[in-house]
Amino acid sequence: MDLLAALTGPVDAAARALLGCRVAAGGVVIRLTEVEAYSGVGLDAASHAHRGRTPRTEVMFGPPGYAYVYFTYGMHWCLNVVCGPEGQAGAVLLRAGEVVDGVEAARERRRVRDDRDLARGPARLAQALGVDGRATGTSMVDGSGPVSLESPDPAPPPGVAVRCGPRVGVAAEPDREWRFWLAGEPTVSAYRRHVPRPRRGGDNQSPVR
DNA sequence: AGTAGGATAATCT
DNA sequence: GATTATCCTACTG
Repeated sequence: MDLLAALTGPVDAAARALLGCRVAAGGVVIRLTEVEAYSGVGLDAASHAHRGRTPRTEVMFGPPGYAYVYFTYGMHWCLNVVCGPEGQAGAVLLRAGEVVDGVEAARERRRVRDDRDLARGPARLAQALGVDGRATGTSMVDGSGPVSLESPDPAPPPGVAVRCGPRVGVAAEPDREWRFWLAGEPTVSAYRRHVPRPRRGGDNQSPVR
């Protein structure tokens, strides 16, 4: 089946279809082992597009197959593939994968002891690929942009176990099991529950008196 | 092995 | 002004 066709379907199905695919950018090729689905207005409170169109989320309302790269925690970029039919927001976060080509380039961008940590986590993956916000709005499926996405050459053998569970570090909708990964892959990142940060600095949360 | 805290800036309320 | 779809280092057992 066509990859773009799969991306046009429901985001959770699209997410599953993306496992095993190759993402290429900056001379590095990564085989995806872990992804998360985020869906549209109203349905999924964890989606950036949940509250509707904003300058940032505009891309998610466009056609599938385009890159949505957001900046978070003051220092990290995370790469998403826009999914679902045009007009209906949705995206799949590329969380982790195995570097299958361009290991040297990936090592150059990320200083790690173990190669398995090169793209184990969404910000690490984006960094290994050298992807940042400039890729937002470019196509990942027609070869015109800096990032490209392809199905594995021979289709993935059936019987490869796909696991699912709650999304990592997400505050909203902790029970939605929209994180998908390939069982037994060492490059899958560790699960962490969302931890609200204690208020820093001023303690005047509620003024005494 | 597991947890705790800090870094640091865009985005939205 | 609060919040954040993270990562790294340092500390504890």
